[in-house]
Amino acid sequence: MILNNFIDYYKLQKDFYGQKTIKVAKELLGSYLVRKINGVQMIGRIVEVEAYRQDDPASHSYKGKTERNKVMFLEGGYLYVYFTFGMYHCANIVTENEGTGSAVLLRAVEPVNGMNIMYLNRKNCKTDLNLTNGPGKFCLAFQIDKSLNGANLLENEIFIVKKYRQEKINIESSTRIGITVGTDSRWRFFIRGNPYVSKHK
DNA sequence: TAGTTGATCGTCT
DNA sequence: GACGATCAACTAA
Repeated sequence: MILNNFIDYYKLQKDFYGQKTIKVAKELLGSYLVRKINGVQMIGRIVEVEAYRQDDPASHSYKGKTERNKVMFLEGGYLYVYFTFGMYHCANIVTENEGTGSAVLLRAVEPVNGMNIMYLNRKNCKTDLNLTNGPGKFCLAFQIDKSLNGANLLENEIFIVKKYRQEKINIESSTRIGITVGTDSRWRFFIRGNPYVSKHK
């Protein structure tokens, strides 16, 4: 699939990202993330996400706005990138309206286009399955780092498109991964049976 | 195959 | 000064 024209696909706009975080999280599944670098494009189909709301103790925004998380408080349609564990980045889609600290973490995508570049970015990776099945791996493959923090998803560097006629998918939910609070909410969503979902029980 | 650990550093206390 | 929305390499069996 090459997205040279947009007859079958439309780019998600501000009205989409401004919706409630849980709704945006579910609807992002099956959409396509497009990343353009020097005219080359990489595409991944979003298969796994997690929702983080401001009233959620597991969210970075729970205790209010700081220098690190301020992008989460912008209106929906921006990219929030943070650095974690001393070596990895995680990418989030900012949702809802300005002043609300909420976002959707992209946990895994299915590689669709530009895999040759992803392999270059993911040294030592042998198979497509391991290329992007985790938030840190996905950011490495797509060359997402802090320079993209606050990027506008309505522009052309990085954005998301959806099919007018999307195939039917089964959405499954579970508790979120790697957190120690907020474990009562099942706000991790993924496409049931998709092999590119990260490996966790 | 399951469980453990080292790498590595920005952010917040 | 401690720890984390992680990953890969290593160990044991």
